[in-house]
Amino acid sequence: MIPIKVESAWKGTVDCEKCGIRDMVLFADLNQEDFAQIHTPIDDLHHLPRSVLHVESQHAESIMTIRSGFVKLVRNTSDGRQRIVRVLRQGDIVGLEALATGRYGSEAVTLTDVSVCRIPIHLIKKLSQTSPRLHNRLTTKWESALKNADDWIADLNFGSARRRVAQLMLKMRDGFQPEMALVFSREDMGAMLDLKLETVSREVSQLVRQNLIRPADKSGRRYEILDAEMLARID
Amino acid sequence: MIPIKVESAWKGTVDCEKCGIRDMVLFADLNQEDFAQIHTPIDDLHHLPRSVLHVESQHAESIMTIRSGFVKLVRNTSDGRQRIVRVLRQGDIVGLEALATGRYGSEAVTLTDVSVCRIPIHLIKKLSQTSPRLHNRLTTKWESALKNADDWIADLNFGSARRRVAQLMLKMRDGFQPEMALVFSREDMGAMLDLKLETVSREVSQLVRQNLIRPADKSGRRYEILDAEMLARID
DNA sequence: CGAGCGCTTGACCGGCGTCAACACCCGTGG
DNA sequence: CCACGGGTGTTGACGCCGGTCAAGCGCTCG
Repeated sequence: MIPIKVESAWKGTVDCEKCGIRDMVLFADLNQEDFAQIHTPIDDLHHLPRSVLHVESQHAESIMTIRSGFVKLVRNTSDGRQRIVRVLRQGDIVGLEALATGRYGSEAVTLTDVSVCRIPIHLIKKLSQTSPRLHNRLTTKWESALKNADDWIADLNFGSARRRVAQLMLKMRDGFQPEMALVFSREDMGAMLDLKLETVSREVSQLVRQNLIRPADKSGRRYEILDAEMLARID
Repeated sequence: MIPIKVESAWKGTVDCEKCGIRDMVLFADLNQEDFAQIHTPIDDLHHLPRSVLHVESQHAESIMTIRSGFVKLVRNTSDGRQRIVRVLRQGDIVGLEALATGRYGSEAVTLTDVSVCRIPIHLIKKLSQTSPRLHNRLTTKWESALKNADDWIADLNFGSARRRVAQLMLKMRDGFQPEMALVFSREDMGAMLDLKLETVSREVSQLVRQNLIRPADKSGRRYEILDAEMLARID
């Protein structure tokens, strides 16, 4: 059985032509002719934080477009530690690699409340043969996934602990409110930056003391960016 | 002018149907009908080490398939340091992201003697509309690039210096002679692993002293893998 | 044979990991 | 309503790994 349903709530079948984030999803440019070929229902699913969307090497029947929330991609090392290789957000595709291999390349776990559209792989493959519009959209999704991965190496996993934390704050800024940043547990941040949670905590505290960021809640998850310029300059 | 010609030697126009590495290239599955559409010549180019194949943000007219050799993808940080985000090898595509954006996403520099086939982007785009065979090949290229990037984070940029160097030795094993590994200058290795060149040198020396690897030349570039099991286990 | 470059090695130091104590938030149950 | 407990974040003390600075070595090529 597909375990992704375990902790998820089915919210019904979506109408892609009226999608709220249609400009960033796979079906953005489809025309009436393309939509006419879709006979399979597209499910709208909601997940709580810490839900496992898929595990590594699992056989894949579907991919998901993220409507809202954040998803971490995790590799488990042989000695039991966790490494977060990337974080996906609104508009990103969970399980993109399964279009090529039929299997998921890593474990995907929700970091927040997450809402996704689940799309069967056979539908993607069928449509992409006949619709150059979907084909082009897929290419931009591959490109942005690859850019995301490269950014992850160049920005978040390079240099001093302070630099890494500062870069993470900048990367996790909200698309609509660029002065607000949403981060995660100190342990998850450590798995993203290859730092221990105590080091992450210290560096966050120091950024606060230097008035570069300001906590926006009591749980240490939301921060206001006070000086993006200085954050970007940190060596 | 396109700077890629500066340090390269043109070796003639290639016959793709007789390509020596055809099983791993983009045109692998093309049939007679597809080949009949190729009217543009495919150039076979050779480059010396340290040749710049393209620079970041440069407008792209073509992509290249690597026939032999290694190419590093580099991002230059604002304070002048270099970060190697990935290394490409035989069968990989240089400039894949330009298919989506029209521009190169990073700087590409040869690490060794490199031989490439240069393919115009307009040809790829034209063929991929009509040939599902090329379309599928492109998908596997995107997937392997993304997997390469994820591996880079999970294996080479995680944990102690010794672990990183050991993982690099394993990753740089020759496809045909898995007991031989080709590495690069200590400075380049440092830019790949986020370590200083002295630290890389120290850890390589220690692996040699522990009889896990053995130098196969006097320049410190080729090593024999003596115990892959132990190398993989290093914490 | 000397110059230059890259690699190695040593001494020292600082940043980050380790271990531990404590603070804070929140849910649970008395 | 408060007491309690667990989970998460913060902070301090200390030690070690890796960075810094410097000297010396070996190879290559004039």
